[in-house]
Amino acid sequence: MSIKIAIVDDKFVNRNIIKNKLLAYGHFEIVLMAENGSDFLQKMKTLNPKERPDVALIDLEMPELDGVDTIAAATTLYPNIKYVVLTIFDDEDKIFKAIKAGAFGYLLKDENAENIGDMLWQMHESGAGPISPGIAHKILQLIQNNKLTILKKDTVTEKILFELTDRETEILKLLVKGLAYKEIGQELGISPNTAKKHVINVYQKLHVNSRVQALHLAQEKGLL
Amino acid sequence: MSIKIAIVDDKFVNRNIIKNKLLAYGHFEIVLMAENGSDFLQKMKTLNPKERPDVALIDLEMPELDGVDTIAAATTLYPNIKYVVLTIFDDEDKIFKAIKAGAFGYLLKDENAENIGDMLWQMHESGAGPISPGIAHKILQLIQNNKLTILKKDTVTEKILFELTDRETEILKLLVKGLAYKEIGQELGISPNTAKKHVINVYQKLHVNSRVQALHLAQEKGLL
DNA sequence: CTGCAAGTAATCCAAATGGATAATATATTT
DNA sequence: AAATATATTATCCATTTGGATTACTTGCAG
Repeated sequence: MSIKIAIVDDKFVNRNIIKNKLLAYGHFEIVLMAENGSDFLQKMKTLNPKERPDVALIDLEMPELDGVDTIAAATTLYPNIKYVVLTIFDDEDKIFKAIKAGAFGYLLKDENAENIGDMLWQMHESGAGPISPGIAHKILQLIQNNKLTILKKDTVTEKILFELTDRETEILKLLVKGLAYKEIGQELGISPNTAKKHVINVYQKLHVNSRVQALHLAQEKGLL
Repeated sequence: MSIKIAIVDDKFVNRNIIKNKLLAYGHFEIVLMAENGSDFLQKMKTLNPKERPDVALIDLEMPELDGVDTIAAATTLYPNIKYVVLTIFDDEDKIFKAIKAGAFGYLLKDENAENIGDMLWQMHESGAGPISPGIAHKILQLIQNNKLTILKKDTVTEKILFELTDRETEILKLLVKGLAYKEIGQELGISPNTAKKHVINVYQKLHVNSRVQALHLAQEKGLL
């Protein structure tokens, strides 16, 4: 099974270079090419779930919708795709923003051909996001220089305040992800009517009456 | 010119495995072996500056003086040496502490022989600290989960992801609180129609199409 | 065996939502 | 003066949501 790749870069030459590198490497299949974030999101809409890429290689500086915003939006719309930055920029600010936006990896374009293929393949094998050595090094420096600091997170008190059933908790999780009745039904293999019934039961137990309120509560009380 | 290496590990077998791996790789010369931090510092004193290692590979869990403390002490005594953690531990806490202590790289022992040699050699060539992919990945996760945060006082903190106008940001805040068009209108003293218009504009800028998705994005990327 | 809780499913209906489009006012910029 | 960005209001319309109610099945506790 080959890995389905999307390439998002505003320069035609870049798109082609990357494409050829990956095709030459084998194991990869290019399923989508876009010249900016808007174009990418647009084209994604036209794909049915089976055709969607596994990995999206995204440049940072692009017109219309830049890489960071693209990743931020795309991670909520298509959370299963691995978004990997592929760019020439290696300044702290861009690195940090891209990661916060949800980048799974960060590769520099000056990596040689095999390296990029290797790292993407490695990602697929190990599940670890690919990061160019120079980038990893910069992040270490940030930590050492106290520009990055760790926040102590207190214990996760698993309190079951509201007595949601297993099924209802499951429903709540999907609800929080933004799914409609229809989609929840599909996801769980039940009728959308049933999904709706569950949702409304959840509302009653949480004493809310809308999705956003439910999400708010779930977030605050950490019951997800 | 070969790279002079020190190996600090409490297990005899480990020391030998590493030694043999590196010798087989070539380019490396083992100038010091120690079984814990105290032992390492002790032996370092006996070396004159020309004989000192370029790189010290240090295990973390050791008796007498553990890896973190060893690195912390050694970086002040011999700041020119690159201290690279070589261990089996990959938990956040150890990683973070080691880096803060001054580790220049962090490698996992389960890397295969060539990889460790490669990465050390690469470090020598590029000047970037060697980091195992899995470790880099963990650090990225930490940043993404807001467990690591950037501290900057000098730079203008523009967390203005997506170019929302002031009004739109205001609207988004209310949206996130679960208010309906009507309520948003009341809150801001505008028509519910206007509120709705703003909401839809926000959706378009965020590339989402529902409240929950917008909330999801706002929450994750911290644009509120 | 019986009853109750949980899960499933459907229907009716009012209200809210999202999308598209158009129009006006008010600043600010060029 | 003209162009641009922002904020405001409105209407049409299809879809979705929330709410109430009824009903069937299954598994488990009394």
